[in-house]
Amino acid sequence: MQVYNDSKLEEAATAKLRQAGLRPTRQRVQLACLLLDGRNRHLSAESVQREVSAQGGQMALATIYNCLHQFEAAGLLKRVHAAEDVYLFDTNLGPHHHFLDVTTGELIDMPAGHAGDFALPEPPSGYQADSVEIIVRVRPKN
Amino acid sequence: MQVYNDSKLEEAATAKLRQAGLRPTRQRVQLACLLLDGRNRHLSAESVQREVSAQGGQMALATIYNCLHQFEAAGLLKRVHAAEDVYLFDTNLGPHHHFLDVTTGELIDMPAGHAGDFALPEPPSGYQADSVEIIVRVRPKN
DNA sequence: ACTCAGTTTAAAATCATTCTAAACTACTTG
DNA sequence: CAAGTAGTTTAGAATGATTTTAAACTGAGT
Repeated sequence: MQVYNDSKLEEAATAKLRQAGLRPTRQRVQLACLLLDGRNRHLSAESVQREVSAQGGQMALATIYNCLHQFEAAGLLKRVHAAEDVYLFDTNLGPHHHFLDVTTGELIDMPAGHAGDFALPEPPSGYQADSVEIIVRVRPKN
Repeated sequence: MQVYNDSKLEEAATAKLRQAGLRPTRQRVQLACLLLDGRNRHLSAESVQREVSAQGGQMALATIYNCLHQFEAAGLLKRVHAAEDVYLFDTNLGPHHHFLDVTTGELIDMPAGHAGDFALPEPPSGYQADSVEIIVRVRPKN
């Protein structure tokens, strides 16, 4: 279940890639299996490389950046602003915002509806709103 | 008013620096005159260096980074997230949020009260809210 | 003036990300 | 199913914003 692959998972990943218009190469299938399995996670290129290594694989960092950006462009991932100077790829595609634990840098999904209740601020005249990003910085109580 | 200095401005800048516990060196006074004059602006280290040059001066980029960070630590500036991978120093110290013109990267202050109306989302249990950052991405109509 | 901690500086270092161009591979066509 | 080709992967070089280094300088107290 770690080193040798689950062909069911691979087929699903291949289908997703085809639908997204991405040729299902070995590397893209491997990353799709790892990232697009329904878990909501926040990942950097390096953390993805560590996971690949942990599975006994290896992949160039450039490939990981390429794939993550292609997945993002295809709508399979979102890129979110996690903290000062830190961006992560988010596997949670639904509209949602984040809590940021400023003591650890950990990102926590904000339950939907929690921030969806916000009325959108009126854009300056001549502009139309596009999207909103809300980050609530939090710290552990004592 | 450009190359030779306004001693009134310098005195005010010197006082601000002293209050903030920063020794009023020539460079810090020059930057304080430039940045802490009440205008609400969004600046990068390089844009500050260009302004210094435009006034006929010169200053090492490292010095500008040092000063901007010291001003930030002293509460004379805030650092804001302007766009993907872009941070700027904001001379508007009041609590406020931003519109981001995604076509130009320009940051526009959101009028106070506009976003202040938002109810703060309830932090996860065990956490307390610290601060909130809201960015509304906008684009020109047509 | 003299001293010294704090500051400035040019230049080197860092580090995440992107680029390059050469080797490789999935898919199509004959 | 062999061969072609456009798209992909890769190691290593390049980039660019920011930080560090360590040596020269300077503000402020004595």
